[in-house]
Amino acid sequence: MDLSEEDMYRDLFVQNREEIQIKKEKTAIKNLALIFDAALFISNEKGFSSMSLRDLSAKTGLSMGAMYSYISSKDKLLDMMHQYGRSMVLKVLIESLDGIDDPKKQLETTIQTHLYLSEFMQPWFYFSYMETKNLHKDLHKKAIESELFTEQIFVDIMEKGISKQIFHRVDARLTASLLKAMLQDWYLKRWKYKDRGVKVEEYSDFVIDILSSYLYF
Amino acid sequence: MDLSEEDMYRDLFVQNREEIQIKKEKTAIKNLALIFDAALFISNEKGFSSMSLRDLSAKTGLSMGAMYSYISSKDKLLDMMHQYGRSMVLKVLIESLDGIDDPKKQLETTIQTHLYLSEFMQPWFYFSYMETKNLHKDLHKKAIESELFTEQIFVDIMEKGISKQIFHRVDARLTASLLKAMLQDWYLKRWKYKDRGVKVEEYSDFVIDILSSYLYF
DNA sequence: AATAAAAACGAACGTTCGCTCGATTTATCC
DNA sequence: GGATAAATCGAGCGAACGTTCGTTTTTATT
Repeated sequence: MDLSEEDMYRDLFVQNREEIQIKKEKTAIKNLALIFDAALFISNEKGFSSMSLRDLSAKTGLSMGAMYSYISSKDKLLDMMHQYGRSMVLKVLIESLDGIDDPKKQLETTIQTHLYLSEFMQPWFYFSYMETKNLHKDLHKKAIESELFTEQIFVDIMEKGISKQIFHRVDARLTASLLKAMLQDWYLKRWKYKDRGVKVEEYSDFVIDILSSYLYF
Repeated sequence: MDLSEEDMYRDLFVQNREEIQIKKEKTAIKNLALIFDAALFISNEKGFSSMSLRDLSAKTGLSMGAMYSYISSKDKLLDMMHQYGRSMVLKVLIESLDGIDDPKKQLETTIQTHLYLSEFMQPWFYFSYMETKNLHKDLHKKAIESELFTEQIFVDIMEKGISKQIFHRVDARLTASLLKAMLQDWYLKRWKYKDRGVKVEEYSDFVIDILSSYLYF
């Protein structure tokens, strides 16, 4: 998986060039990363709306004015932060299925990919879950579509498995919903699993265990 | 189940009498309910910290000054809102187990109770989940303890079932964690299930189905 | 070393925030 | 129905907010 952070911030920079007043790519990428990491950290501690731009300025070491060369407003920063992770998540999830035909294998791979991805990008996943309701109409809709799309990937896999008589005849949509809830718990309650020393591999196996006992013949 | 809202607000009033400047119980209960309902509604739309007391004043129809006769500060309101639901949830969950001995029956009853409770008090459950991190140290700790206590109820039931050789030898703690994640999805993604016309009974049966296929012999 | 471009700076602006308090209205009691 | 208590009111306070902009510092080019 190509999860280079630098590539992600380069995309972000190119995509929002009009609103970013910084000219040099190298400078932009360095400080966008600085700002986004700090914003994710503070947002996950006290919520995005409680984070003041002075908090952010202190955490990044940039002045207020400097920050405003990278973001055009606090609202727009929220948008960009959401946008930043979403496209990558979908890309990676779909790519992970490439070349796999067996529904069992597909299901297990997607579960693993989702968990590893949310491990790698945990601050973003947590942020995305908690702050979606604060987005404006269009982006709020996009975020929900994205959530449903992930669910749909699971639905498709399950329905294929059912029609191939590899899985029991279950309600694929409800099953996918609950599966998604289990995957979400991994990044929403990360502190709990960390405290208990549960590793992502163990969690992944466990989710697959529960699901397969319900789904497989 | 005795879920009288009036009783709950009466308890709240008595418990916080020192900080509430209102003398007459009847008046206090009426307006506490008004304030809390409005605060839950606005908080669930835009987050507690984005809710201004002028928003709250507009929604309740009370003036700023009047509101401050019922709450001593915005922070304290947050505390009270959390406190308000927590004790009831624990009480109801424990009471629901009274007189039941069979682990299967206990498990299914607790699942159902939890789901019906989160149906009845959905705004509070959603609020509680989303705003816990904004609590101050002591109450944040209390909230987490409360969350773990609910999980522990499930762990206890499962371990009893395992030792009685009614359930498979599973990791009770992890299983309880995932079960909790499934129960939480019901109130966190309420819009999704509403859109799809999924009723609480159906959801409850489904969760029990999945769990029993994993747990029962 | 001089010049121009780019980036960073931070005080200041208007607005909104949580909160207070003296004035006013409503309810209660003899 | 007059007096006392209880509840409500809303303008006003200082602090903090997001945002701007004239200035200074750093970097790149000649």
